[in-house]
This record gives sequence, structure tokens and C-alpha cells, in this order.
Amino acid sequence: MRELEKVYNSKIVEDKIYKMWEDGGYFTGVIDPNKKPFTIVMPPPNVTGQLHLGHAFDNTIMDILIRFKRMQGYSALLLPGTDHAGIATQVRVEEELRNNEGLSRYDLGREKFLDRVWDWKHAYGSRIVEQLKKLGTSCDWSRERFTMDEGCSRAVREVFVQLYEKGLIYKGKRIINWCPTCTTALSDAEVEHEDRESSLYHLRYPINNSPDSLVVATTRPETMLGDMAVAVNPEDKRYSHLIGKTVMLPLMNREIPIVADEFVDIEFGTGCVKVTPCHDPNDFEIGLRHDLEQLIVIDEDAKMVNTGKYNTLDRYDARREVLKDLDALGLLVKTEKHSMSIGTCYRCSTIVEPLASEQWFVKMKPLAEEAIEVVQNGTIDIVPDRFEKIYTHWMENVRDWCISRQLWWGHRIPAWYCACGHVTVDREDPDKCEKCGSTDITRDEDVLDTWFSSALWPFSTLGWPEKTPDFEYFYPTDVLSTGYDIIFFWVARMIFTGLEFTKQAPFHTVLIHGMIRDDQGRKMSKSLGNGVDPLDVIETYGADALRFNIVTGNSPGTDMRFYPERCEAMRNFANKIWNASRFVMMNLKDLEVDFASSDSGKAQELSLPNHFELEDKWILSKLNTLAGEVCENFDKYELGIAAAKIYDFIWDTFCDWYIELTKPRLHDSDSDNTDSNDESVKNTQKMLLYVLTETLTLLHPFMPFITEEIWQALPNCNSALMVREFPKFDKKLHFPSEEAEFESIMAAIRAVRSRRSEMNVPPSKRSALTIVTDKAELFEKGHAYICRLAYATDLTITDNAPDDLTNLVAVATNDARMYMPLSELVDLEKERERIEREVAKVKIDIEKVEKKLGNGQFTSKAPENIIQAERDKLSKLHALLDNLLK
RNA sequence: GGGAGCAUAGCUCAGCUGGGAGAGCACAUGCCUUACAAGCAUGGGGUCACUGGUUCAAGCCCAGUUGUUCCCACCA
Repeated sequence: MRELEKVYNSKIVEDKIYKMWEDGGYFTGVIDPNKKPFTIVMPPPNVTGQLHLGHAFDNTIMDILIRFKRMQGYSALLLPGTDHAGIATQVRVEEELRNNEGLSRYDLGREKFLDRVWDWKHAYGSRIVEQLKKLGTSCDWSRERFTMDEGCSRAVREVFVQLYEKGLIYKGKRIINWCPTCTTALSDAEVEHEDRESSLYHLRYPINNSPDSLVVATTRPETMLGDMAVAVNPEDKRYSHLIGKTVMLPLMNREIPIVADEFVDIEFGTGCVKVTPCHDPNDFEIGLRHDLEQLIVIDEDAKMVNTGKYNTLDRYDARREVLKDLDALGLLVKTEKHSMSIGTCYRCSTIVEPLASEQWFVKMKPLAEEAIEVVQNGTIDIVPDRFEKIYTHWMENVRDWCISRQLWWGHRIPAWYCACGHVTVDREDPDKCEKCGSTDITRDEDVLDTWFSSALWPFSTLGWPEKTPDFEYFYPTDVLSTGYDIIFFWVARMIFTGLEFTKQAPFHTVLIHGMIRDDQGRKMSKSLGNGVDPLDVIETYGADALRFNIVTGNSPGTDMRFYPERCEAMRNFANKIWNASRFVMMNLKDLEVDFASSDSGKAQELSLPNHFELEDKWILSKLNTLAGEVCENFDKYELGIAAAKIYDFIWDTFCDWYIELTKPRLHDSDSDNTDSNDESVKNTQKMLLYVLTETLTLLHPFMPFITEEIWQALPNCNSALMVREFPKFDKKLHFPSEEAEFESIMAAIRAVRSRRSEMNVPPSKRSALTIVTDKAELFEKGHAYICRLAYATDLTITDNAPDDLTNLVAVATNDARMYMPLSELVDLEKERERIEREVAKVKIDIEKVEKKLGNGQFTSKAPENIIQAERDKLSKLHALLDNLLK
């Protein structure tokens, strides 16, 4: 046994303990046919990333679950790794290249640039990993993966080829979301929408060979330069005579047709729609239906092309110019205010440009079906439920997934083009066209969406497509924990890839948490500068405090505000258990126990005394109930509730009551050193040690560092707490009647304290105390500690009231009346009034309960236990009333 | 346009299956009671947003209202 410092110091403990766990190999997932596996794959953070509170949220939840399951005897695996994060990483390295060397990636060329990115990855990729360790996350680092390592890349290639062979991956020209800053296509999920006030411009287009004209409404006048038609609704009587005619496109002086298309809403704007097939998804479809030519007028840098004098203008400069020119021609009819939602890039917030472009897509409809089904039928449970609806709605309306990115950093698309027109897609790099045999083939320049490889994470990390022992044993995984912000990016895609390629759901439960916001409820962001660095929090308060803060006071799926000060309360809690442990250990003296090294069941046998005092049974019963409830809460993923219960037990039940109760038992032996006292002290020590160790075990998943540190300081410790068996409910330790009995003594003590406090009697001023009760025998059991806790000098417990009550202050519970000779401190008249007030209050309560019990509806319809509880309440109130009156 | 969440003490939030209104912080009073002042004891503080309904019983279930946050959407 080691002596503990007076104040817990997380700084000197955490790294040491983490290393001890790692060295002990406790994090390693072991393939053990005698155990059930429990697997969580960690959402891979970006290699470029810095630890933020979102990671802390994920990792805390996952680690609590994995530690719990590990302690329950599962072969637990928390599999870590990092994501290559295509755009983010490439942009980062390009930035550095530009700033330090004034070079662009094109200056270096693809290969050399990629070398630089790999250098960068090797230099900084482990930073986030080291930061995760600070949280205490019990990952199996021997299985750490990276989305671009060999195994994961192989899985990516296999999936691509299989989907291509099944016709579920295709290349096509579509309108995609183009980010002019990142100069790449984006998937729909990567576009964020925000509402902006803008204008709706009404433009007049003259009809060819006619004095008439029509007016179109648009929010993007610069795209008119690429108009290929004007569309009207075929049912719209106003324009039916114009269908088939042509208009002269102003500024470009190009003749374009007027077509009829169902898409046009007669009610909106003027009922005439300008059709720009290359820069609007609807117009693209209209263009296909009417066989319109496609003309790109905005290029990949968001500059105008194919527009004569407007060429090279930025899209927004072009807008101003076009409007000015149209106005000069008298063709700008009017400008209305209009609010619309605008798409922006999720990486850089640039407004995305819809652009017709050749890209690769995953055909989603066939894949979505089963992905919807497994959530509907409960194969996959999303917690909390409401996210199932969100998921299902997204899946039901999902559009094809654009997976090609015009980047260099990522998995390059395994497609080779030949002059013969054939595309060769293969698992191995081909040296010739598989159709014509030509060796003059070129590989597709693009790479895959980062999320394509993340989508395979639950199985690619375990060795798939090989049937590795890891894959066979640990797959499918169990729980996936992540924020609601990446349900579409990641969770949805893991589900359909898992089903398609492993024929199994990749996990049975998705545990969704909310976002961590700042203390004003704002999103944490770099631009606001309101981000809280978890490493700072850990430095100040410790990882355990951070973890406990994150997991309590919050329910699944809801956002939480982060108050660093709240960590202070949690650190105080850590210090509380630290000091409770100190108390227990400094009172063990030479108690011989082989305790810390034993498993839980055995430990109980070895360490529990063969005789229990009333208060022992009380706390054992409480502790036992707690263990049962905590396990139930875990099974329902109610981690916050479980944590709060453990907190209350430790602080209130154990520290504020039980430890205080044991003090006379430990202390009295000093003066009176008989054999029976020896035995009693030993029992007390055993009880303290038992309750402490069980409590540490319950708390461990939540506060791993401090609990392990204390554990290591226990006598004869030769094991790690993190692999100790987790407590569970045990019928043998359930003592409901003793709980109730002890609680009536507690009530009496509280009543005395409360009364003294009201009279401002300091604890140092002790007084005699007489307790009058029918349960004198019961109260006598608590003689020693009642004295102590009720600040009594001498205590009389009797079933007869004192003869002379004149100089006594009285308080009452339903079981007892307490008298103290403190009348000099109190005004008798006021004392009478106080009691009368209490009597009145109790009478009102009695009336209420009697009314309820007198209600035939209640007694006939309410369940028996509720009625009984009301009856019990009534008799207690009557008893209290009696005592008050006396 | 569609959908979802939230509204409970001064602040931030729990409240799991309908039966007790709770925690932390803050506040007040008294305490250095030899584990802990990062502490102990005691206390004040709530129309559970509003209106109606279901029920013996509603913070919790149903309908609506208001406020607020968010998500989805090819709203020229």
C-alpha cells in the first residue's frame, strides 16, 4: 500500500497510468473463442486534425462502453485509425507549399506533390493519435489503421471494381456541385445550404420575327449567356401560341427555341423559365428532354467562358455587367427581393457552382433499399429513435453519389481509357486495354471521395476482402458512436456498403450524440475563436473531469453547452473519491486482505465480514441496487444517468453518510482494545474496503485514470482495475427492510441537525439528546453514531417521554420525537408557533392523501402498489402528527 | 416547401415505463467536526412556455398556440 497525496494531481497520474495499461497489453483485442467479442470502430479523425471537443465526445462515449464491456468479460476491441481527408489534407499541404516555397502543386507535379503529402502525413499524422491517448481512450493501437494504408486501399479497389462490374458505378455527364476554390466536384452531402436574401431579376427576351417579347425571371442573370431555350408550361394558355417559336437571346444574339415543359410552374415568376443546361440541374434535365445543345459559360475557376466580351470575368462581376448591359438595352424589366437558399462548400464555404461535368457516380437506389430495410426492421437500432426517421428520409430520397474528386490526394480511380473507347476497370493495374489490347491506355486522373473509403471502415480495417481471423471474429461490429452531423456522410454509407459487401449490417446499434457548443450556445469555430481545446481542459482539470463533464447532464442526440467551470465540479468529485480512498486506506492499518488481486465474486467472499451492522446492510443494499441499475442503464445507453447515480452514491451515500458512520467504530477501539472490538474494527475495515473497491470498479469506465491510480495503491494490488469484473446485482446483498430501518435513523439525525441549524447552534456546542420512539431497540443500534452525527453529548433512547418538557426543544419524525435542552436559545412562543405551522402542514397533507384514498375511482383503478404507498404515506403522516402534537 | 428538437429553480441542464419536481453552479446561514475548505451541515428558490383533451392520476400521452434551434429540399 502506498500513501496517497492529499490532493489528487491528474497531471502526474494520467500519462503514467496510460503507459501502464498499454504496457500491460490490456487494450489489445484478443481472439478468444471462449469469449464474446465486443467491437467498436472509432470514427477516424482527419490526419490533419487537431483534437477538438467533438472527438472528446465520441471517444468518451466509446471508451466508456468498451471499458464496461471489457469488464463484463467480453473480448473488447476499440479499433482506432485516421482518415486521409482528401480535400482538407491536400489544401493544407498546398497552403504550406505556397507559403514556404511559393509553389503550387502543379509546379511540383502529381508524384512529387504526393510525396510531400506523405511526408506531411508521416510528420504530423501521429499528433491526433497522441492527443486521443490523453483522453484515456482504450484503443488497440496495434490494430491502428489509415484509410490509405495498403489494406484499406485494397478494400477500396475491390469495392470499386465490384460495384462497377455490377453496373452500380458509372461515369456520366451530370450537373454536379463544383467548388471553385477547391476546384473539385462535391457530393450533395458536401454542400451546405444557407438562406440568403437575393434578387429575382425579370429579363425581357424579344421574340424572333415579332414585335412581341416574353419575360423570364432569374436569380442568376449571368447564366443567361448560356441559355439554350425558354420553357413554358404546356398548359399555360398565356404562352401556348409561342411554343415552337424562337427568341433572340440578348447580348449573345443567339436564336433559341421556346419549348413546352411540365417542369415549369405556371404560378411562379412570369411562368417563363430561361434554360441554361450546363449550370442548373433542372435546366440540364429540360435540355436532355428537348435535345438542347450544352454550352458551358462558367469555368472551373468560376470565370466566364464562351461569352465573348464577358470572358474571364468572375461570375459575380459578370452578373453586374450583364445586368448593366441589359438595363441599357431596356431589357431589365424589374428587380424583386427574393430569398433563396444557396449552396456552399462544407470545407471552404465558397458558393458552389452547379456545373455540367463528366464524373463517376454510385447508383444509389438499388443499394438504398436494404439499407432502409435494416433500420426499419430493427436489425440496426439508431439511438435515439428520432434519427431513424432522418436517416430513412434521406435514404428514400437519396440521389446518385458523385464519388470522383479532382484532387491528387486520395485513392486514384482504377479506370484506364483507351483510344478505342473502352474503359478498363480492374483490381490490378492493367498494362493494356482489355478490349482491343492496345497498350496506349491512360489512367483516370481523379481520386475518390474521402468518404468512399470511410464507408468501408468497419470491415476494411478488419482485413476484408480477406477472411482474416480478425474479420471472422470481430465483424460485424457492435456499436457505432458518432455525432448527428455525419449520419449522411458516413453512417448511411457504412450501412449500405456493409450490407452489399459483407451481407451483414456492420453494427447493431448507432449511438448518436449532439454537438458541443460554447457557453453561449454557439457552434465552436475557428473564425469565432470560441473553440475550447480539450488538451487545455485536460491540463487544468484532468481527463477524468473532462470525460465526466461530457457524459453527464446530457441526453443522447442533444447538443450541449460546454462550461470549463463545470469541469471544476467534476474535478472536485475526483478529489472527493480520492480523499475517501485516502480515508479508507489510512484506516486499514494491518488488515490482511488479498483483495485487489481477486476477481469480484471471490473478493466478496474473502473481504466481506461475516457479521453486518445495520448500516452495513444499508450501504451494501444501496450499492447492490446501484450496480444493478447501472448495468441496466448501460444496456439502454443511458450513460449520463448511470454516471449521475454513481456520483450521488459516492458523494452522498458513501462519503457523507457511511464513512461518517464508521468513524466511531474505528475510533472507539483505540481506547478500549478488547478482542471483540478488534473483530468489529476488522469488520469495519473490510466493509470500507469492499464498498470502496466496488465503487471504484463502477466508476472506472467513466473516470479511468483516478480509479486505476487508487486501485494500484491498494494493499497487495497485483492487477489492473480496467480488467476487473464489473459488479452486478446480487440477491444475497439485497436488504430492503434494513434499508428502511436505517433510513428512519437518518431521518431522526437530519431532524436534529436541521433544528439546531435553524437555531444557529454551532456543531461545537453539543447537547444532551433524548429520543423517544417505539423503535428504541432499533435506534439503540445506532447509539454511537447518532451521538456523533447529531452532536449529542449523551444520548437517551427510550419509549417513554420525559416527565418535564418545559425546558426542552423538540423535533419529530414519523418514528421518533427528539428532545434537546436548548430552550435557552429559543423563544417558547415562537417554538409553539413553529410546531403549529408544521402541524397545519401535515394536516393538509393528510387531507390530500385521505381524499385520494377516499376516491373510489382511485382505489378501484390504480395499481395495488400505488394504493399501498399512499396508505403507508398516510400512516406515516398520522404518526408524525401524533409526534408533533406530543 | 417538408421534417425534427427544445421551452422545468437566478444560470446550465437531468428527469429512463404516467404516481416523490431534481442535480451542478450561484445564493443565504453556521462550521478549520484529525479523508477532503476542491470540504461539512442546514436552508431559500419552480404556474414544469400557453390553451384544451385523455386518465383515478400528466413535467411526461394527444391536439393546437407561441417562442426558439436545427436538418432536409433540383423555391427559375
